Amino acid sequence: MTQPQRREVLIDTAIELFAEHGYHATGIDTILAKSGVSKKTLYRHFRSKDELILAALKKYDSLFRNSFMRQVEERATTPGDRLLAIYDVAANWFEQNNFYGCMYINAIGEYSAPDTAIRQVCREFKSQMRRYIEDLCGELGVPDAPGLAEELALLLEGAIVTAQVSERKNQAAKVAQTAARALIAQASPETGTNAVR
Amino acid sequence: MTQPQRREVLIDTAIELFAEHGYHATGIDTILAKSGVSKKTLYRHFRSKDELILAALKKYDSLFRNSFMRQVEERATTPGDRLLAIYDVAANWFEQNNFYGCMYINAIGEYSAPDTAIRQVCREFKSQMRRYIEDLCGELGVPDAPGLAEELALLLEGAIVTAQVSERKNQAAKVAQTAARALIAQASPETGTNAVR
DNA sequence: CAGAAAGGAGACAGATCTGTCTCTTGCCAA
DNA sequence: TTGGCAAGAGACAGATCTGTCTCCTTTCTG
Repeated sequence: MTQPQRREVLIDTAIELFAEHGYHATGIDTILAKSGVSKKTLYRHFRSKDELILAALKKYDSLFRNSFMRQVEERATTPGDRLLAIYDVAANWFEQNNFYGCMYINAIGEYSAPDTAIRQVCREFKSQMRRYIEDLCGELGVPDAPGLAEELALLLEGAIVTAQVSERKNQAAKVAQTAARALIAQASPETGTNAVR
Repeated sequence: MTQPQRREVLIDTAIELFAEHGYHATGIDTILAKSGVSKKTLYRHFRSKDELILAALKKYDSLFRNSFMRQVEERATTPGDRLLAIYDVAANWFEQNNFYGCMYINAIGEYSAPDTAIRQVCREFKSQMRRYIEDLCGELGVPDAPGLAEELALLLEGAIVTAQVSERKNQAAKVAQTAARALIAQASPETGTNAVR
């Protein structure tokens, strides 16, 4: 079946180009040239450029989260170690040469209309990431798992943006991990406190 | 003197429109229509659109930082309270109806070419903000002022992005403040630790 | 094998965008 | 008052962008 083939090629190419150059700056023709797909085929699969953007964001959502969680779980086994491993995986991500920040943060920056489908997908992604962190916090058994999760998620977002702006990218992840370790220790009932000192 | 007048009007209008709709999505004609300035005048003052973007980012840099620091210093007097007040000022910022995230984060998302003047200005802004936090940490007398400052700056960045994506904007600032309080306490030699428990 | 669908190549329309140029108006100072 | 200059209005060129349409080739399936 060649039908879904081209569709995926288009979406994959769109993900790459949107991530690097942004959404308004990336023209349809650029995507077509890089993917080797004709314009007619694109508009057979997608009604408009916005629909392609949406499809790219949706596919990248599961791609990224699956890869991210898999790496975290490969690096550590206990909930506490996995929470810290998040920032190691992030550091690894930042150092890749095709790292251009978070696709969703960048998308939000270009599409400010409040109730767009694009913004919906971005919110959904951030919500899923926070939920993953929250689940780990729950397994850790801290009293306020949602509260700690939001703090750790904030650190992750901050590290992503800082890595995107700065040139010393992996430092941001290290800083976030140090802060995360302190926050986890302070949120844990008695046990973790000694480990930090 | 009417000469610098139009220039400032152009820059102010550009700041508004770039902040709301982004850089590629905002056309020259839109800026001209909103500002009431003619195209000829624009190109008398700026060689290109990129130069206008640069001027907007540079003006907003001092505008924002001055306003931000002034608000922090109005709200609190001691270094520790001022560090926490940062997140109150941020909460206030997030709740304004013309809040569209950080202009510099959004700019970085649209201009990925590594050594551009635009990216330079964005890095400069972030660096200045971090330095402000670092100075407060230094006044506080913590052992590792730069380290704590980077953590607190990361929390601020994370709060900005989260507020931009989410609909419950002020929550992000509150979460950041809670985490900041914990990090400050843990970084302080003995004294602050009791205050948290 | 034959018909149908998918796809490639690209012309084309209409809109929009940046940047230049011309013509005219109005202001200010010598 | 008059010359010079900033500024407004807008036509214009050239590029680019989205989306449609036509013509032809390939490929898959019954």
